[in-house]
Amino acid sequence: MSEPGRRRRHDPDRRERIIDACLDVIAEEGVAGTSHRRVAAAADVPLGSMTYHFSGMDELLQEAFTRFATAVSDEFEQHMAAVATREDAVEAVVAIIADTVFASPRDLVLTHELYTLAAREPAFRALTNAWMTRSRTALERHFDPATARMVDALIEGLTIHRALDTEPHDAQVVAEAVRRITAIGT
Amino acid sequence: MSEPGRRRRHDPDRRERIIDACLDVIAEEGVAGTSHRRVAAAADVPLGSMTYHFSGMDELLQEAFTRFATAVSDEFEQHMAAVATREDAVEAVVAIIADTVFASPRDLVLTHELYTLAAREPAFRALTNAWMTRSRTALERHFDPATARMVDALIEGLTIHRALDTEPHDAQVVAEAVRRITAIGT
DNA sequence: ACGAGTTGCGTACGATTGTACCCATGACCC
DNA sequence: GGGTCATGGGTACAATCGTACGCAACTCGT
Repeated sequence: MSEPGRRRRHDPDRRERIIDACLDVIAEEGVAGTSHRRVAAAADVPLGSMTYHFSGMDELLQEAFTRFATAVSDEFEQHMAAVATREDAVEAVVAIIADTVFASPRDLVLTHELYTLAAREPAFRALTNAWMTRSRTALERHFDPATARMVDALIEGLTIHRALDTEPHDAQVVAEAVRRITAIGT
Repeated sequence: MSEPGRRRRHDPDRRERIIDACLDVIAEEGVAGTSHRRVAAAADVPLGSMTYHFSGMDELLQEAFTRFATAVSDEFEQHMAAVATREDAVEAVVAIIADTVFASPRDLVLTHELYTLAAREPAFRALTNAWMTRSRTALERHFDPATARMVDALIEGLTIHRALDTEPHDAQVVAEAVRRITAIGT
């Protein structure tokens, strides 16, 4: 019985695949358009698997966004950990903004969807708070807390604008802004 | 026939009331939880009025967010129009961030909802682009285009953080950041 | 004052949703 | 190698959705 796509008992990665598929569906259709059926179809699992692996839609979304936030946060920390001087830190921030962390439209959309959820539901707010705290802590290895906060805000704002604007940002301008806000002269 | 809540023929503001109620529902339940029935209940109009006044859900959302974006944009321009010097402009920006434009949780939530929609659907993206262009133009009366862009991004980021953070921002820190990014010495 | 026509609403329908339930299936132990 | 039990999926159901349609009610010209 090895017909492809049939009879797939004892599939230990199924839960993971569902979570991945869920993020894909959210990115394409939005949280509003995300249903058990659509996720099941995307993950190529039967509908029954949804209620078996997850207690409900909330748990699924929670796990999906936890994975997303952790992945983005990891990448952020990794970028910031490699730098030694404050000048390098500025460059790292510019690089993060430019093309590394928030590159794909997929991630941009997912970020927006998560924020919207977080603005209303406390459970998701805790998630974003943890994410933001990690970012800020990484920045505070190189800048004072107040400055770190502002740099974080600038990153956030540029990310938002990138999702909505048509044209990308000018790297030179961004670099200059980061330098100014961190009070590091050109 | 003057029973309260009954027989309300020839109500010319009905359309407006529906739009207002729609924004309320979005703020409370999110775009995902916004339905014809819920909006009708909030506006205290019969369900049939929905399909009569609007061709569909899309038109309703479009009009609601247009109203919202215009209102916020108006307030923004009004704040920036009153200033003469660059120093005043910095103060105006700080004031906008601090407590004027994005004060209520309602507006913060609505902003997120709109952005999420805009990230996926072109019609709503046009709306946010127009909004952002107006803000940027207002800023460009006092700053060069590149700086205006960065100031706008900072406002955006701080707004986002405010929606997600528990504690408000320190006005002093914000003021300092705006001064730095606009290259106006303390 | 009355009839015609526009404005507005009650209701019903087909589609889609989340979730619960029950049985089939495959793994593991003896 | 066969019996048992946990694992997992097919299906059915109640709720809710957007939308269409037909009729009631009110206005206005004559």
